[in-house]
Amino acid sequence: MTQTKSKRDLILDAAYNLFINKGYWDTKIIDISEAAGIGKGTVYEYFESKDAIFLELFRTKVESGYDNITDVLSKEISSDKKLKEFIDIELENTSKYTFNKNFLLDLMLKSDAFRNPELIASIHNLIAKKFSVLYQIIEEGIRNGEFIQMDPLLATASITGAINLYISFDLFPINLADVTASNKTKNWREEEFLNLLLNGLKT
Amino acid sequence: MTQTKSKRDLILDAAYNLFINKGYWDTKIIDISEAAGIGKGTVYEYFESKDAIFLELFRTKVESGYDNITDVLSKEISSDKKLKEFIDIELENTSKYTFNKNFLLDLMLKSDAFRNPELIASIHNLIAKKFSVLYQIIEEGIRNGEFIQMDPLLATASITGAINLYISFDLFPINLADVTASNKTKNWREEEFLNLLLNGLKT
Amino acid sequence: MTQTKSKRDLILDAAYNLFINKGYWDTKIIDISEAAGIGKGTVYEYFESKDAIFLELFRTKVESGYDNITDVLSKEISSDKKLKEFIDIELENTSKYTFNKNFLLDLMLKSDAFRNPELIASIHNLIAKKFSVLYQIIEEGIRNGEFIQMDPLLATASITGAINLYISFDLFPINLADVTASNKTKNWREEEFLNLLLNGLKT
Amino acid sequence: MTQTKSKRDLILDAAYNLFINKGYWDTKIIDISEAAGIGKGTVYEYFESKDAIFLELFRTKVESGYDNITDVLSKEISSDKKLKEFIDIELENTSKYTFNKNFLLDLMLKSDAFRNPELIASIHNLIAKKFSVLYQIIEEGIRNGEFIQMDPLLATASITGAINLYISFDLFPINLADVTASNKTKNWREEEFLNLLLNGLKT
DNA sequence: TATGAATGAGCATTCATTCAT
DNA sequence: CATGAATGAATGCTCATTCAT
Repeated sequence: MTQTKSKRDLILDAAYNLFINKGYWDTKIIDISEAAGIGKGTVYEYFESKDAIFLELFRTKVESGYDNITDVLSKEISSDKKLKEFIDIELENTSKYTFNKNFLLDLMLKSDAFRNPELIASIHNLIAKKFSVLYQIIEEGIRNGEFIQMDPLLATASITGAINLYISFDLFPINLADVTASNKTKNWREEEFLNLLLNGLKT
Repeated sequence: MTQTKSKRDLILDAAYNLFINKGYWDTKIIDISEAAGIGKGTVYEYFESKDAIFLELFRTKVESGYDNITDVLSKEISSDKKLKEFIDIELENTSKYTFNKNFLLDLMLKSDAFRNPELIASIHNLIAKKFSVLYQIIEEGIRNGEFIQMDPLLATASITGAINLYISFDLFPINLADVTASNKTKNWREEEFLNLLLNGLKT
Repeated sequence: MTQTKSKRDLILDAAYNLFINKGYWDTKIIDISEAAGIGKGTVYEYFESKDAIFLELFRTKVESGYDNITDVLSKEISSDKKLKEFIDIELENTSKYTFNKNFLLDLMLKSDAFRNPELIASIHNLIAKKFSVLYQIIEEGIRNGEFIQMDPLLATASITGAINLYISFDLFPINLADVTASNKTKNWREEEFLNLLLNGLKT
Repeated sequence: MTQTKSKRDLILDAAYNLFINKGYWDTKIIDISEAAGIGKGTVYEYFESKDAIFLELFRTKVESGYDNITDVLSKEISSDKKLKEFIDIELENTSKYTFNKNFLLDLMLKSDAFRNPELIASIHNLIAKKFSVLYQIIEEGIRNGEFIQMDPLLATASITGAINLYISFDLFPINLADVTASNKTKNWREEEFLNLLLNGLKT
């Protein structure tokens, strides 16, 4: 019994790949419809606009992964465990994307490029949500003496950045060859990263 | 003695401000020419295309700031000092931009949006150059026992991310209010950040 | 015994109301099918095209009302009685429409907007038919000395215009308030109108 | 010395003819640009939109002709002279149009077809202005005993209609042959029309 | 019959770039 | 050198109509 993908899913899949590989603005409706193997008009049977397709992708592929991220805060575990769980969720979410471009980070940083207020709000909200959770984890860690005394905002920003690039290392696929003699790829372990955050570079 | 700015510089200055404030795609050639106080056609007397203007700005305003960054590597100082110098250069460069948007990071992440291969190459090259220097600093630090044993690629990516966000914290101006009770603004010191990188979060 | 309306009639009724309330161009096939409570495709089982629906409505709702208008001409009554009967028929026909827009006049004047040659011909034919009857009434009145000596074409055109606007005064509902102090509405009598046509403005 | 028409005028002339002959909706921007002998994009150098072209035509070709129509009201002449002057202005204005379609009446009645609020307002205002002036003329005539006692609104509507069709008799060029034996064309005199309005049909 | 999913021709508008003056 | 008028390729979206089921 062959499961036929719904047209809606065909469109989403096609759009997803195109947005990732060519970017939002370089992806034309006709591209999506051709990639989906359907007519141009059919796209509009399932989505109101190009923005709407993007918004749907954002919600289902990205936002939904963070629905329960605030749960971390109320758990009865140490702050470093919370930090680990936070990173775990990030990893789990982003590992779903098989992009060779950084979809998530890209999305967030490019959010100004969109005009759709609903979409912009969604993106901003997710950024704020994640930032807020991380901020609270760190603040709590500082308060309870687990973490060093420091500006929690600074720590949050820094660690957000570190996590982003840790996750999105694929951003630089072209240049990795230039950087390292061996054509290394990302194969480090999460613990190692967490250790870096918690204990720093110094021996 | 009044120094009259050359038309070329008028164009570059106008474009610079517009790119920063409205973004590349929202800045039209006519905007640039009007801001520069010259005719639309005149822009093309000095630059081949809109991309060419951007490329020139990238080279003079951004790339040039990193001309000597490799010098850090050959200095006879400890690895953590090298790391500090690297960050100093980053801070010095980016502090020149008075953007309320993160020009540099934005640039890097949005680089796919450009078609001009020369421009794309320039952007990628700068990213690679910086990444490479940081990578070598860290690798050396690990080799000489100053830094902990870890994947240098992981560390480089993480720290790159941390630096980026440390620098570009202004990216989230809207959301800061949501995140912190007090309407805090970025006022931390570089040492605090460096300490975080070197010693981590843990007490 | 419940009379179930045929699908064909459901379509016509739905289209009729929509055409009147939203106009021909603002009425979409999907609107008609939904208002009729049937599927979009079903519309095409009963009518070849949107134009065809309109044509049918024109014929049944409008044109048919003038089937016997030429009978007036052969009646053995005075010319002013004939004129009265002509106007009576007009009033009777148009009073069937409960539009707040002038369907008939609108139709005639907007006829260029249609492409269907058959429809255009039908509209033109009705206009010509009515015009012709009125022309003959007036010409006869002049010939038999009942009406003043004048160009019958001029009189026909003028009186056609007067009748049209007399009937379709509702066309200007918005502006009436600007025009008259009291927010008057049309409540005059036909005799008054007929008197104006026959005896003119002068005392 | 050849007077070269400005591009703006070329566009307006081309649009004018096309709007009249094919109607607003059937006239495409490409039609206008081709008729004007210029590129499609050039149209937008002179006008913001298709609507804007129409609005400009309406204002310059139609509305402007009625700028001083209210002056009639304050003149020290009899009511029937005022009526004559009103009609004179209508004739003068509309005689400028060499359409074989009724531009003005068409315009007013089709005004709903437009979405541009400014344009709709302009059309409605003109209708109201003319209607209001005529209404005041008639009301005054009734008050001072020059005209018969009757509903001034009824008279205004009727006479507006008569004037419209008197003026726009060209609306039925096709059908005239059907109506009259001789292929008559409009060649009546204004007095005859005025006489009809003032004294009616009856001898 | 009845359906509604699928279609694609058609169109207003934008804007980087050209080039005659 | 300087200009800005002129250009046209490019694109998201609409909706009457078709047709497989």
